[in-house]
Amino acid sequence: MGNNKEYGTPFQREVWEALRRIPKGSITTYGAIAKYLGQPRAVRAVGTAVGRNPFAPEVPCHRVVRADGTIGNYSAGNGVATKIALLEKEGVEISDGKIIEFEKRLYRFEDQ
DNA sequence: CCAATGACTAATC
DNA sequence: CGATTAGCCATTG
Repeated sequence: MGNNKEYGTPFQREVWEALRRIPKGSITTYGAIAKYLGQPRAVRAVGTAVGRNPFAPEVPCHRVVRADGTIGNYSAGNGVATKIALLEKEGVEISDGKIIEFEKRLYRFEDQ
């Protein structure tokens, strides 16, 4: 029977689609996603949408960190601890709650 | 429709 | 570095 449940609002789906583009071992920021979607000021809205990603960690919302290189939050699994564990598992080094070589790890969506 | 709510950010102290 | 403030925006009740 064809009642596929569709998740989220159109905006949320765009955000989750953006997440899927982030390669393993790379990270991005909430602001970068907002900019990629053409709404650079919708940073908070992006944060909320990412936080409601129902496909974690299949859809890598754990690869989104704060603009200053700190981890930020996470609601799936055991919270931030899980986020850190997933990132380290993908080769992203973290020290004192911050991404090591943050800018080098940053993924740029469309050569922004 | 209005008010409140965030996995944010930048500036200021 | 921590605390506070203000700005911003989609989403929710």
